[in-house]
Amino acid sequence: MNVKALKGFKDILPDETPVWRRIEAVAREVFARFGFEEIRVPVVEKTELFVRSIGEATDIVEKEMYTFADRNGVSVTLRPEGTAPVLRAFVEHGLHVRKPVQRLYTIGPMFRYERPQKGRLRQFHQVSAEVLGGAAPFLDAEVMAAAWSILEELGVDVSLEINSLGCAACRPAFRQELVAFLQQRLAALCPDCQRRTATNPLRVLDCKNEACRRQLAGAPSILDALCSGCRSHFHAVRQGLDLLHIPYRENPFMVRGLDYYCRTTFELVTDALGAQSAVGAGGRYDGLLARLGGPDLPGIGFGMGLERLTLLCGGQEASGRDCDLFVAALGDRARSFAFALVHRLRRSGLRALMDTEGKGLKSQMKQAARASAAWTLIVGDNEMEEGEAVLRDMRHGEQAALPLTFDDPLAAAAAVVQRLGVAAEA
RNA sequence: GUGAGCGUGGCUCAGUUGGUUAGAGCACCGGGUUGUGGCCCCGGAGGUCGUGGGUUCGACUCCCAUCGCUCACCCCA
Repeated sequence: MNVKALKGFKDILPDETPVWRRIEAVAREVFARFGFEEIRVPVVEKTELFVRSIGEATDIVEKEMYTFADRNGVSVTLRPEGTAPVLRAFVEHGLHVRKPVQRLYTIGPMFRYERPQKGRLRQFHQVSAEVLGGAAPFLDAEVMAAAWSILEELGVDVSLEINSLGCAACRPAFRQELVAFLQQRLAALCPDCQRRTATNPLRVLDCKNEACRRQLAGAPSILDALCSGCRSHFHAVRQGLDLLHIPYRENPFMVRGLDYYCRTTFELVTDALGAQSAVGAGGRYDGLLARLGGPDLPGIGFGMGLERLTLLCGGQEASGRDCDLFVAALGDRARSFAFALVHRLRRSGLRALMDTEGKGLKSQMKQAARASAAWTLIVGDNEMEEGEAVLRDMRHGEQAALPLTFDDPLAAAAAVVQRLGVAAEA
């Protein structure tokens, strides 16, 4: 039996974890500067939470959820996105009483049962940000600015596309208008778009098929159909982005896969991810909190895909020094001393390593080099008799004697630390 | 769910019209330096050729099935 990871599930190996840590650190730092607080929520929830929030007719709910019955027969689901669990926690703990506007973020795994491909896995990771209680259009711009800052500080090049999906007052009318338009040329559309006309008419606007695109000339635009409230909101969002000097492109064809979005939606896109284009996406979801049984507060948020970010970051991360000092010991007495010394060095803050397998000096030197140790301390019988060890500078290949008290590892560690401190000054 | 491509040591790949002990580079271990790394030289270990069946005197090579991986469609982060 050769057990392997499940399809679409990936191990993140030691070579790759540094990029992940950098991405997460930048995200946390930016969130902190934008006034976001971290929240951590479970990865499993009752299925109905996602059905109610994401929408019954969405692809995610219809065919992509990891849903199963627990031992009591309760239908549970591995979270396919982060917003629903965070809002559930927000409602459950009455967080709205803390302050009028809450800014929350969370980082963790999400699960969607899809065929894996480049930039798409069954378990993937997102940073997910939510702002609850604020309705102002500048807030939309500010949330986009937070996402934008994370990407900017990571040095990845993306572009921001924005759209407005209207609200309960104006979207249904537009949808009808569009469907009517599409049905008049249904025969000329590709099979996919014929199906989309019924399931997701907005998606037809996004079709890459040439014939479809030609048919779509003169199709109604959502931006022309917005009610006055949505129109002025969208105008102010753009104004906000302009004030922050964040470049964006209006994309009236942009469609989101979750039902709960209204008004502002946005995507951070790139062409460096194969067939995938979005690194991050989000939008406003006024009304969702109330639908989940909470107070009727507006909300806006976004998610960013971490493995997609790692692809954009190129994976190459400056590999730092793994080890300050390697202690090479020869002989039983020296090894015992080294064992205690290394422990003391670690307690005083150094990254210290030694060989545990009783290898020869040459092998130990190789280990030191492989760990990219700055220094190697060589301790053998000769040294212990002389009362001084050999301290080798691995970068310059120079070495010198270092007097040590071999019967007192604590004092010896102090002497080593002092010597390295002095050497670092020079 | 649909389609295409690919499965040979840990990794990247060779492998002639089917022919005898399946190779290389990198990585790993050891030696050259009886106690000194990164370079060089020498040696070593490591492979049920994804799996199962079939054709054949003989299969890594041909056929079928199956599993897995990758990319794309769909959709999405």
